[in-house]
Amino acid sequence: MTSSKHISLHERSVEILGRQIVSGKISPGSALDTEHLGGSRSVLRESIRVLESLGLVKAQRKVGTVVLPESEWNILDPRVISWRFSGQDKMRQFRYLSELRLAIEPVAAKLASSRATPEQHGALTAAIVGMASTQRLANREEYLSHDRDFHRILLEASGNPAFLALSTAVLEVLSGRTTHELMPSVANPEAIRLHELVVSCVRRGDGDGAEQAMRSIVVETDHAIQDQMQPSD
Amino acid sequence: MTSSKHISLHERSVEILGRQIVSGKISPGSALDTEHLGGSRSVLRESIRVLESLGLVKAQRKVGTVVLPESEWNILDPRVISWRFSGQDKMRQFRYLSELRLAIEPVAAKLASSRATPEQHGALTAAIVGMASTQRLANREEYLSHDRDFHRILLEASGNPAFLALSTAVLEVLSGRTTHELMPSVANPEAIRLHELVVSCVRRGDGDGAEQAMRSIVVETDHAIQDQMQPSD
DNA sequence: CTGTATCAATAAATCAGACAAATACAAATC
DNA sequence: GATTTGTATTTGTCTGATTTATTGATACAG
Repeated sequence: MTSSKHISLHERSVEILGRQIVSGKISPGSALDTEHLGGSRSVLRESIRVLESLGLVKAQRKVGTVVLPESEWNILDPRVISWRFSGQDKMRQFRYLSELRLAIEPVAAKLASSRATPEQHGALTAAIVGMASTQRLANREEYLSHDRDFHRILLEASGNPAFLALSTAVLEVLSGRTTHELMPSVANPEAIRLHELVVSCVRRGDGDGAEQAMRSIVVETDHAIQDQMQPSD
Repeated sequence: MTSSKHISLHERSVEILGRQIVSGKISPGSALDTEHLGGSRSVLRESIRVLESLGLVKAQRKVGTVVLPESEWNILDPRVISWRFSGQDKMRQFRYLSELRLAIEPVAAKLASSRATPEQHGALTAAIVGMASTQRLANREEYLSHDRDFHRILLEASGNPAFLALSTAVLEVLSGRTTHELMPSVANPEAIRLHELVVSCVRRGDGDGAEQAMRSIVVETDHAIQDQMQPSD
Protein backbone atom coordinates (compact mmCIF):
# COMPACT_ATOMS: atom_id res chain seq x y z
CA MET A 1 0.00 0.00 0.00
CA THR A 2 1.05 3.52 -0.67
CA SER A 3 -0.75 5.22 2.19
CA SER A 4 -3.28 4.90 4.98
CA LYS A 5 -6.80 3.62 4.56
CA HIS A 6 -8.48 6.63 6.09
CA ILE A 7 -8.50 9.86 4.16
CA SER A 8 -8.95 12.92 6.26
CA LEU A 9 -11.72 15.45 5.84
CA HIS A 10 -9.02 17.86 4.77
CA GLU A 11 -7.80 15.70 1.91
CA ARG A 12 -11.35 15.02 0.90
CA SER A 13 -12.41 18.66 0.69
CA VAL A 14 -9.25 19.67 -1.17
CA GLU A 15 -9.94 16.92 -3.65
CA ILE A 16 -13.61 17.85 -4.10
CA LEU A 17 -13.16 21.60 -4.33
CA GLY A 18 -10.05 21.31 -6.48
CA ARG A 19 -11.73 19.03 -8.96
CA GLN A 20 -14.84 21.21 -9.11
CA ILE A 21 -12.77 24.29 -9.84
CA VAL A 22 -10.34 22.79 -12.32
CA SER A 23 -12.97 20.84 -14.20
CA GLY A 24 -14.93 24.05 -14.68
CA LYS A 25 -17.93 23.42 -12.46
CA ILE A 26 -17.13 26.59 -10.55
CA SER A 27 -16.26 29.31 -13.00
CA PRO A 28 -13.47 31.84 -12.39
CA GLY A 29 -14.57 34.99 -10.66
CA SER A 30 -17.35 33.39 -8.70
CA ALA A 31 -17.10 33.22 -4.93
CA LEU A 32 -16.46 29.87 -3.38
CA ASP A 33 -19.45 28.42 -1.64
CA THR A 34 -17.83 28.45 1.75
CA GLU A 35 -20.68 26.75 3.60
CA HIS A 36 -22.56 23.47 3.55
CA LEU A 37 -19.65 21.26 2.62
CA GLY A 38 -18.99 18.70 5.33
CA GLY A 39 -16.40 19.75 7.84
CA SER A 40 -15.84 22.61 10.17
CA ARG A 41 -14.30 25.99 9.52
CA SER A 42 -10.79 24.77 10.32
CA VAL A 43 -10.97 21.99 7.76
CA LEU A 44 -12.38 24.33 5.17
CA ARG A 45 -9.86 27.06 5.87
CA GLU A 46 -6.92 24.68 5.65
CA SER A 47 -8.25 23.35 2.38
CA ILE A 48 -8.67 26.83 0.98
CA ARG A 49 -5.12 27.65 1.95
CA VAL A 50 -3.92 24.66 -0.06
CA LEU A 51 -6.05 25.61 -3.05
CA GLU A 52 -4.68 29.11 -2.72
CA SER A 53 -1.15 27.76 -2.88
CA LEU A 54 -2.11 25.95 -6.09
CA GLY A 55 -3.21 29.27 -7.55
CA LEU A 56 -6.83 28.13 -7.86
CA VAL A 57 -8.43 30.65 -5.50
CA LYS A 58 -7.63 33.84 -3.72
CA ALA A 59 -9.10 34.85 -0.37
CA GLN A 60 -9.63 38.55 0.19
CA ARG A 61 -11.21 40.35 3.05
CA LYS A 62 -14.57 41.83 2.33
CA VAL A 63 -14.58 40.09 -1.07
CA GLY A 64 -14.67 36.45 -0.20
CA THR A 65 -12.79 33.50 -1.64
CA VAL A 66 -12.96 33.75 -5.40
CA VAL A 67 -11.86 31.33 -8.10
CA LEU A 68 -8.93 32.66 -10.12
CA PRO A 69 -8.68 32.57 -13.93
CA GLU A 70 -7.05 29.55 -15.48
CA SER A 71 -3.90 31.52 -16.23
CA GLU A 72 -3.11 31.68 -12.51
CA TRP A 73 -3.30 27.95 -11.89
CA ASN A 74 -0.22 25.86 -11.18
CA ILE A 75 -1.00 23.65 -14.12
CA LEU A 76 2.11 21.55 -13.60
CA ASP A 77 1.11 20.47 -10.12
CA PRO A 78 0.30 16.76 -10.19
CA ARG A 79 -3.12 17.27 -8.64
CA VAL A 80 -4.11 20.02 -11.04
CA ILE A 81 -2.97 17.90 -13.97
CA SER A 82 -5.03 14.95 -12.87
CA TRP A 83 -8.09 17.07 -12.08
CA ARG A 84 -7.87 18.61 -15.53
CA PHE A 85 -8.44 15.27 -17.14
CA SER A 86 -11.91 15.16 -15.60
CA GLY A 87 -12.96 18.40 -17.26
CA GLN A 88 -13.99 19.38 -20.75
CA ASP A 89 -10.58 20.23 -22.15
CA LYS A 90 -9.22 16.73 -22.00
CA MET A 91 -8.03 17.15 -25.58
CA ARG A 92 -6.32 20.48 -25.00
CA GLN A 93 -4.61 18.91 -22.00
CA PHE A 94 -3.27 16.08 -24.16
CA ARG A 95 -1.92 18.57 -26.65
CA TYR A 96 -0.24 20.74 -24.00
CA LEU A 97 1.38 17.85 -22.27
CA SER A 98 2.46 16.15 -25.49
CA GLU A 99 4.32 19.28 -26.49
CA LEU A 100 5.91 19.36 -23.08
CA ARG A 101 6.98 15.74 -23.45
CA LEU A 102 8.47 16.60 -26.82
CA ALA A 103 10.66 19.17 -25.11
CA ILE A 104 11.55 17.16 -22.02
CA GLU A 105 11.91 13.51 -22.85
CA PRO A 106 14.42 13.63 -25.72
CA VAL A 107 16.75 15.83 -23.68
CA ALA A 108 16.28 13.57 -20.66
CA ALA A 109 17.24 10.59 -22.82
CA LYS A 110 20.35 12.38 -23.97
CA LEU A 111 21.40 13.19 -20.42
CA ALA A 112 20.63 9.65 -19.31
CA SER A 113 23.11 8.38 -21.90
CA SER A 114 25.94 9.80 -19.87
CA ARG A 115 24.50 9.43 -16.38
CA ALA A 116 22.36 6.30 -16.07
CA THR A 117 23.60 3.75 -13.56
CA PRO A 118 23.91 0.04 -14.36
CA GLU A 119 20.85 -0.54 -12.15
CA GLN A 120 18.89 1.89 -14.27
CA HIS A 121 20.08 0.17 -17.46
CA GLY A 122 18.71 -3.04 -16.05
CA ALA A 123 15.43 -1.52 -14.98
CA LEU A 124 14.89 0.01 -18.41
CA THR A 125 15.48 -3.33 -20.10
CA ALA A 126 13.17 -5.05 -17.64
CA ALA A 127 10.43 -2.55 -18.45
CA ILE A 128 10.78 -3.28 -22.16
CA VAL A 129 10.67 -7.01 -21.59
CA GLY A 130 7.48 -6.46 -19.65
CA MET A 131 6.01 -4.37 -22.44
CA ALA A 132 6.86 -6.93 -25.06
CA SER A 133 5.17 -9.69 -23.11
CA THR A 134 1.91 -7.79 -22.66
CA GLN A 135 1.28 -6.25 -26.05
CA ARG A 136 -2.15 -7.74 -26.47
CA LEU A 137 -5.32 -5.82 -25.63
CA ALA A 138 -6.20 -8.07 -22.73
CA ASN A 139 -3.09 -6.94 -20.88
CA ARG A 140 -3.68 -3.26 -21.38
CA GLU A 141 -3.22 -2.39 -17.71
CA GLU A 142 0.04 -4.27 -17.36
CA TYR A 143 1.40 -2.89 -20.61
CA LEU A 144 0.65 0.61 -19.34
CA SER A 145 2.38 -0.13 -16.07
CA HIS A 146 5.59 -1.21 -17.82
CA ASP A 147 5.40 1.72 -20.22
CA ARG A 148 5.08 4.10 -17.28
CA ASP A 149 8.02 2.43 -15.57
CA PHE A 150 10.15 2.91 -18.66
CA HIS A 151 9.47 6.61 -18.94
CA ARG A 152 9.76 7.29 -15.22
CA ILE A 153 13.08 5.48 -14.93
CA LEU A 154 14.43 7.33 -17.90
CA LEU A 155 13.52 10.70 -16.41
CA GLU A 156 15.11 9.59 -13.18
CA ALA A 157 18.23 8.46 -15.04
CA SER A 158 18.61 11.93 -16.48
CA GLY A 159 20.04 12.79 -13.09
CA ASN A 160 18.12 16.03 -13.09
CA PRO A 161 15.43 16.35 -10.42
CA ALA A 162 13.68 19.00 -12.48
CA PHE A 163 12.93 16.43 -15.17
CA LEU A 164 11.82 13.89 -12.61
CA ALA A 165 9.48 16.49 -11.16
CA LEU A 166 7.77 16.63 -14.54
CA SER A 167 7.22 12.89 -14.60
CA THR A 168 3.64 13.30 -13.45
CA ALA A 169 2.90 15.33 -16.54
CA VAL A 170 4.51 12.74 -18.78
CA LEU A 171 2.98 9.73 -17.11
CA GLU A 172 -0.50 11.21 -17.06
CA VAL A 173 -0.47 11.32 -20.84
CA LEU A 174 0.37 7.64 -21.00
CA SER A 175 -2.24 6.74 -18.39
CA GLY A 176 -4.80 9.03 -19.95
CA ARG A 177 -4.39 7.22 -23.22
CA THR A 178 -5.43 3.95 -21.64
CA THR A 179 -8.08 5.42 -19.36
CA HIS A 180 -9.76 7.26 -22.17
CA GLU A 181 -9.74 4.30 -24.51
CA LEU A 182 -7.25 5.76 -26.92
CA MET A 183 -5.17 2.63 -27.29
CA PRO A 184 -5.10 0.48 -30.38
CA SER A 185 -6.11 -3.12 -29.82
CA VAL A 186 -2.54 -4.29 -30.19
CA ALA A 187 0.41 -2.19 -29.12
CA ASN A 188 2.41 -0.87 -32.01
CA PRO A 189 5.43 -3.19 -32.46
CA GLU A 190 7.30 -0.22 -33.87
CA ALA A 191 6.84 1.52 -30.49
CA ILE A 192 8.54 -1.32 -28.68
CA ARG A 193 11.35 -1.33 -31.21
CA LEU A 194 11.91 2.38 -30.58
CA HIS A 195 11.96 1.85 -26.82
CA GLU A 196 14.62 -0.80 -27.34
CA LEU A 197 16.58 1.59 -29.50
CA VAL A 198 16.53 4.22 -26.75
CA VAL A 199 17.91 1.77 -24.24
CA SER A 200 20.65 0.50 -26.53
CA CYS A 201 21.72 4.08 -27.24
CA VAL A 202 21.67 4.93 -23.53
CA ARG A 203 23.73 1.84 -22.73
CA ARG A 204 26.41 2.65 -25.26
CA GLY A 205 26.42 6.33 -24.38
CA ASP A 206 25.05 7.53 -27.69
CA GLY A 207 23.31 10.70 -26.52
CA ASP A 208 22.23 11.96 -29.92
CA GLY A 209 20.84 8.57 -30.88
CA ALA A 210 18.88 8.28 -27.66
CA GLU A 211 17.53 11.79 -28.08
CA GLN A 212 16.43 11.08 -31.62
CA ALA A 213 14.82 7.75 -30.79
CA MET A 214 12.95 9.22 -27.83
CA ARG A 215 11.70 12.06 -29.99
CA SER A 216 10.30 9.48 -32.38
CA ILE A 217 8.48 7.75 -29.54
CA VAL A 218 6.83 10.92 -28.35
CA VAL A 219 5.84 12.01 -31.84
CA GLU A 220 4.44 8.58 -32.57
CA THR A 221 2.40 8.55 -29.36
CA ASP A 222 1.11 12.02 -30.03
CA HIS A 223 -0.03 11.12 -33.52
CA ALA A 224 -1.71 7.98 -32.22
CA ILE A 225 -3.69 10.03 -29.72
CA GLN A 226 -4.69 12.60 -32.31
CA ASP A 227 -5.84 9.89 -34.70
CA GLN A 228 -7.97 8.14 -32.11
CA MET A 229 -9.45 11.42 -30.95
CA GLN A 230 -10.73 12.95 -34.16
CA PRO A 231 -14.03 11.06 -34.22
CA SER A 232 -15.10 11.96 -30.67
CA ASP A 233 -14.10 15.55 -29.92
CA MET B 1 1.44 47.60 -7.24
CA THR B 2 1.14 43.87 -7.43
CA SER B 3 -0.30 43.21 -4.00
CA SER B 4 -1.12 44.58 -0.59
CA LYS B 5 1.33 46.15 1.78
CA HIS B 6 0.48 43.95 4.74
CA ILE B 7 1.64 40.38 4.74
CA SER B 8 -0.36 38.05 6.91
CA LEU B 9 1.01 35.90 9.68
CA HIS B 10 0.18 32.94 7.50
CA GLU B 11 2.28 34.12 4.57
CA ARG B 12 5.06 35.04 6.92
CA SER B 13 5.24 31.65 8.60
CA VAL B 14 5.04 29.76 5.30
CA GLU B 15 7.89 31.88 4.01
CA ILE B 16 10.02 31.42 7.13
CA LEU B 17 9.46 27.69 7.55
CA GLY B 18 9.69 27.01 3.82
CA ARG B 19 12.97 28.81 3.48
CA GLN B 20 14.40 27.14 6.56
CA ILE B 21 13.51 23.70 5.24
CA VAL B 22 14.55 24.18 1.63
CA SER B 23 17.77 25.96 2.44
CA GLY B 24 18.73 23.04 4.65
CA LYS B 25 18.54 24.63 8.09
CA ILE B 26 16.07 21.95 9.15
CA SER B 27 17.28 18.57 7.93
CA PRO B 28 14.96 15.92 6.52
CA GLY B 29 13.61 13.50 9.07
CA SER B 30 13.64 15.96 11.93
CA ALA B 31 10.37 17.08 13.46
CA LEU B 32 9.23 20.59 12.82
CA ASP B 33 9.57 22.89 15.77
CA THR B 34 5.88 23.50 16.13
CA GLU B 35 6.18 26.00 19.00
CA HIS B 36 7.66 29.41 19.65
CA LEU B 37 7.00 30.81 16.19
CA GLY B 38 4.61 33.73 16.44
CA GLY B 39 0.99 32.95 15.69
CA SER B 40 -1.71 30.74 17.04
CA ARG B 41 -2.35 27.14 16.28
CA SER B 42 -4.65 27.92 13.33
CA VAL B 43 -2.02 29.99 11.60
CA LEU B 44 0.60 27.34 12.15
CA ARG B 45 -1.66 24.53 11.00
CA GLU B 46 -2.66 26.34 7.84
CA SER B 47 0.99 27.00 7.08
CA ILE B 48 1.89 23.38 7.63
CA ARG B 49 -0.86 22.32 5.27
CA VAL B 50 0.63 24.51 2.56
CA LEU B 51 4.12 23.17 3.19
CA GLU B 52 2.62 19.70 3.06
CA SER B 53 1.12 20.46 -0.35
CA LEU B 54 4.57 21.54 -1.52
CA GLY B 55 5.90 18.16 -0.47
CA LEU B 56 8.18 19.66 2.14
CA VAL B 57 6.68 18.06 5.24
CA LYS B 58 4.32 15.32 6.29
CA ALA B 59 2.19 15.40 9.42
CA GLN B 60 1.50 12.12 11.15
CA ARG B 61 -0.29 11.44 14.37
CA LYS B 62 1.88 10.41 17.26
CA VAL B 63 4.94 11.18 15.11
CA GLY B 64 4.75 14.89 14.55
CA THR B 65 5.35 16.99 11.49
CA VAL B 66 8.56 15.80 9.90
CA VAL B 67 10.59 17.26 7.06
CA LEU B 68 10.55 15.06 3.97
CA PRO B 69 13.63 14.16 1.92
CA GLU B 70 14.51 16.44 -0.97
CA SER B 71 13.21 13.93 -3.48
CA GLU B 72 9.66 14.60 -2.32
CA TRP B 73 9.78 18.34 -2.80
CA ASN B 74 7.89 20.11 -5.57
CA ILE B 75 11.09 21.61 -6.84
CA LEU B 76 9.35 23.32 -9.75
CA ASP B 77 7.09 25.34 -7.53
CA PRO B 78 8.09 29.00 -7.80
CA ARG B 79 8.47 29.38 -4.06
CA VAL B 80 10.63 26.29 -3.69
CA ILE B 81 12.81 27.44 -6.57
CA SER B 82 13.37 30.82 -5.04
CA TRP B 83 13.98 29.40 -1.56
CA ARG B 84 16.57 27.06 -3.00
CA PHE B 85 18.71 29.93 -4.13
CA SER B 86 19.21 30.90 -0.50
CA GLY B 87 20.70 27.53 0.39
CA GLN B 88 24.06 25.91 -0.17
CA ASP B 89 23.34 24.26 -3.51
CA LYS B 90 23.03 27.45 -5.48
CA MET B 91 25.34 25.96 -8.07
CA ARG B 92 23.48 22.68 -8.39
CA GLN B 93 20.30 24.71 -8.79
CA PHE B 94 21.82 26.67 -11.65
CA ARG B 95 22.85 23.46 -13.36
CA TYR B 96 19.46 21.81 -12.96
CA LEU B 97 17.56 24.77 -14.24
CA SER B 98 19.96 25.42 -17.09
CA GLU B 99 19.38 21.91 -18.36
CA LEU B 100 15.68 22.47 -18.04
CA ARG B 101 15.96 25.68 -20.04
CA LEU B 102 17.89 23.79 -22.68
CA ALA B 103 14.94 21.46 -23.07
CA ILE B 104 12.18 24.03 -22.84
CA GLU B 105 13.21 27.24 -24.48
CA PRO B 106 14.31 26.03 -27.93
CA VAL B 107 11.06 24.13 -28.36
CA ALA B 108 9.09 27.12 -27.11
CA ALA B 109 10.85 29.28 -29.69
CA LYS B 110 9.94 26.81 -32.40
CA LEU B 111 6.29 26.81 -31.39
CA ALA B 112 6.26 30.57 -31.11
CA SER B 113 7.34 30.77 -34.75
CA SER B 114 3.96 29.52 -35.81
CA ARG B 115 1.83 30.99 -33.02
CA ALA B 116 3.15 34.35 -31.89
CA THR B 117 0.76 37.26 -32.39
CA PRO B 118 1.81 40.56 -33.98
CA GLU B 119 1.63 42.12 -30.50
CA GLN B 120 4.08 39.53 -29.23
CA HIS B 121 6.39 40.18 -32.18
CA GLY B 122 6.38 43.81 -31.19
CA ALA B 123 6.96 43.10 -27.53
CA LEU B 124 9.91 40.85 -28.32
CA THR B 125 11.51 43.52 -30.47
CA ALA B 126 10.88 46.12 -27.79
CA ALA B 127 12.63 43.93 -25.24
CA ILE B 128 15.67 43.62 -27.48
CA VAL B 129 15.81 47.35 -28.09
CA GLY B 130 15.74 47.76 -24.33
CA MET B 131 18.56 45.27 -23.87
CA ALA B 132 20.70 46.93 -26.53
CA SER B 133 20.34 50.31 -24.88
CA THR B 134 21.37 49.09 -21.43
CA GLN B 135 24.34 46.84 -22.12
CA ARG B 136 26.70 48.65 -19.79
CA LEU B 137 27.34 47.48 -16.26
CA ALA B 138 25.70 50.54 -14.73
CA ASN B 139 22.35 49.46 -16.17
CA ARG B 140 22.54 45.89 -14.96
CA GLU B 141 19.09 45.96 -13.38
CA GLU B 142 17.38 47.35 -16.44
CA TYR B 143 19.20 44.99 -18.76
CA LEU B 144 18.01 42.08 -16.64
CA SER B 145 14.47 43.38 -16.73
CA HIS B 146 14.44 43.50 -20.55
CA ASP B 147 16.11 40.13 -20.78
CA ARG B 148 13.47 38.64 -18.50
CA ASP B 149 10.75 40.27 -20.59
CA PHE B 150 12.15 38.69 -23.72
CA HIS B 151 12.21 35.19 -22.34
CA ARG B 152 8.83 35.45 -20.62
CA ILE B 153 7.13 36.79 -23.74
CA LEU B 154 8.64 34.06 -25.82
CA LEU B 155 7.38 31.34 -23.50
CA GLU B 156 3.98 33.00 -23.57
CA ALA B 157 4.08 33.15 -27.37
CA SER B 158 4.60 29.40 -27.48
CA GLY B 159 0.87 29.24 -26.87
CA ASN B 160 1.39 26.42 -24.42
CA PRO B 161 0.51 27.19 -20.79
CA ALA B 162 2.78 24.38 -19.63
CA PHE B 163 5.80 26.27 -20.94
CA LEU B 164 4.58 29.50 -19.43
CA ALA B 165 4.22 27.74 -16.11
CA LEU B 166 7.93 26.99 -16.24
CA SER B 167 8.80 30.63 -16.76
CA THR B 168 9.61 31.04 -13.07
CA ALA B 169 12.32 28.43 -13.41
CA VAL B 170 13.74 30.09 -16.49
CA LEU B 171 13.58 33.61 -15.18
CA GLU B 172 15.12 32.72 -11.86
CA VAL B 173 18.28 31.65 -13.67
CA LEU B 174 18.50 35.00 -15.38
CA SER B 175 17.80 36.90 -12.17
CA GLY B 176 20.10 34.69 -10.17
CA ARG B 177 22.92 35.50 -12.52
CA THR B 178 22.61 39.19 -11.75
CA THR B 179 21.83 38.77 -8.06
CA HIS B 180 24.80 36.52 -7.48
CA GLU B 181 27.20 38.74 -9.37
CA LEU B 182 27.71 36.37 -12.24
CA MET B 183 27.40 38.96 -14.98
CA PRO B 184 30.30 40.22 -17.05
CA SER B 185 30.89 43.95 -16.87
CA VAL B 186 29.52 44.44 -20.36
CA ALA B 187 26.78 42.30 -21.80
CA ASN B 188 27.97 40.00 -24.53
CA PRO B 189 27.13 41.67 -27.88
CA GLU B 190 26.89 38.20 -29.34
CA ALA B 191 24.04 37.49 -26.93
CA ILE B 192 22.05 40.42 -28.21
CA ARG B 193 22.71 39.36 -31.78
CA LEU B 194 21.35 35.91 -31.01
CA HIS B 195 18.25 37.37 -29.39
CA GLU B 196 17.70 39.38 -32.57
CA LEU B 197 18.14 36.25 -34.62
CA VAL B 198 15.47 34.45 -32.62
CA VAL B 199 13.00 37.25 -33.21
CA SER B 200 13.68 37.47 -36.90
CA CYS B 201 13.19 33.72 -37.24
CA VAL B 202 9.98 33.86 -35.22
CA ARG B 203 8.69 36.71 -37.35
CA ARG B 204 9.29 34.91 -40.61
CA GLY B 205 8.01 31.61 -39.25
CA ASP B 206 11.34 29.81 -39.37
CA GLY B 207 10.79 27.33 -36.54
CA ASP B 208 14.03 25.42 -36.91
CA GLY B 209 16.05 28.61 -37.08
CA ALA B 210 14.39 30.00 -33.96
CA GLU B 211 14.96 26.74 -32.12
CA GLN B 212 18.61 26.67 -33.08
CA ALA B 213 19.23 30.28 -32.16
CA MET B 214 17.49 29.92 -28.83
CA ARG B 215 19.56 26.85 -28.07
CA SER B 216 22.67 28.90 -28.67
CA ILE B 217 21.46 31.54 -26.23
CA VAL B 218 20.87 29.05 -23.47
CA VAL B 219 24.15 27.27 -24.02
CA GLU B 220 26.00 30.56 -24.07
CA THR B 221 24.36 31.72 -20.84
CA ASP B 222 25.08 28.41 -19.19
CA HIS B 223 28.76 28.55 -20.11
CA ALA B 224 28.97 32.12 -18.89
CA ILE B 225 27.61 31.09 -15.51
CA GLN B 226 29.92 28.09 -15.23
CA ASP B 227 32.94 30.27 -16.09
CA GLN B 228 32.09 32.89 -13.50
CA MET B 229 31.44 30.24 -10.89
CA GLN B 230 34.57 28.15 -10.99
CA PRO B 231 36.63 30.39 -8.70
CA SER B 232 34.08 30.52 -5.86
CA ASP B 233 32.34 27.14 -5.46
C1' DC C 1 -19.44 68.44 -10.46
C1' DT C 2 -15.12 66.39 -8.53
C1' DG C 3 -12.39 64.74 -5.32
C1' DT C 4 -11.72 63.58 -0.37
C1' DA C 5 -12.70 62.05 4.19
C1' DT C 6 -15.62 59.42 7.18
C1' DC C 7 -18.20 55.41 8.46
C1' DA C 8 -20.59 51.15 8.61
C1' DA C 9 -21.01 46.54 6.85
C1' DT C 10 -18.63 42.48 5.79
C1' DA C 11 -15.62 38.61 5.23
C1' DA C 12 -11.39 36.87 6.18
C1' DA C 13 -7.66 36.64 9.88
C1' DT C 14 -6.47 35.45 14.26
C1' DC C 15 -6.97 33.66 18.81
C1' DA C 16 -8.26 30.37 22.47
C1' DG C 17 -9.80 26.14 24.42
C1' DA C 18 -11.80 21.76 24.10
C1' DC C 19 -12.51 17.03 22.65
C1' DA C 20 -11.82 13.08 19.23
C1' DA C 21 -9.06 9.83 16.92
C1' DA C 22 -5.14 7.45 15.42
C1' DT C 23 -0.91 5.27 16.59
C1' DA C 24 3.95 4.36 18.32
C1' DC C 25 5.68 2.39 22.22
C1' DA C 26 5.71 -0.19 26.28
C1' DA C 27 3.80 -3.37 29.39
C1' DA C 28 1.20 -7.32 30.39
C1' DT C 29 -0.48 -11.60 29.01
C1' DC C 30 -0.59 -16.08 26.83
C1' DG D 1 8.63 -15.36 21.70
C1' DA D 2 4.33 -13.72 19.83
C1' DT D 3 0.10 -11.37 20.71
C1' DT D 4 -2.88 -8.43 23.04
C1' DT D 5 -3.86 -4.48 25.71
C1' DG D 6 -3.01 0.09 27.62
C1' DT D 7 -1.49 4.57 27.58
C1' DA D 8 0.62 8.75 26.33
C1' DT D 9 1.29 11.72 22.55
C1' DT D 10 0.37 14.21 18.51
C1' DT D 11 -2.42 15.56 14.88
C1' DG D 12 -7.39 16.09 13.51
C1' DT D 13 -11.64 18.37 14.18
C1' DC D 14 -14.96 21.45 16.25
C1' DT D 15 -16.73 25.80 18.12
C1' DG D 16 -17.11 30.45 19.82
C1' DA D 17 -15.27 35.01 20.19
C1' DT D 18 -12.56 38.87 18.72
C1' DT D 19 -9.67 41.64 15.51
C1' DT D 20 -8.46 43.62 11.19
C1' DA D 21 -8.54 45.10 6.50
C1' DT D 22 -11.29 46.54 2.71
C1' DT D 23 -15.24 47.75 -0.01
C1' DG D 24 -18.91 50.70 -1.03
C1' DA D 25 -21.82 54.23 0.44
C1' DT D 26 -22.38 58.58 2.31
C1' DA D 27 -21.24 63.09 3.65
C1' DC D 28 -18.47 66.86 3.03
C1' DA D 29 -15.38 70.29 1.03
C1' DG D 30 -13.24 72.45 -3.01
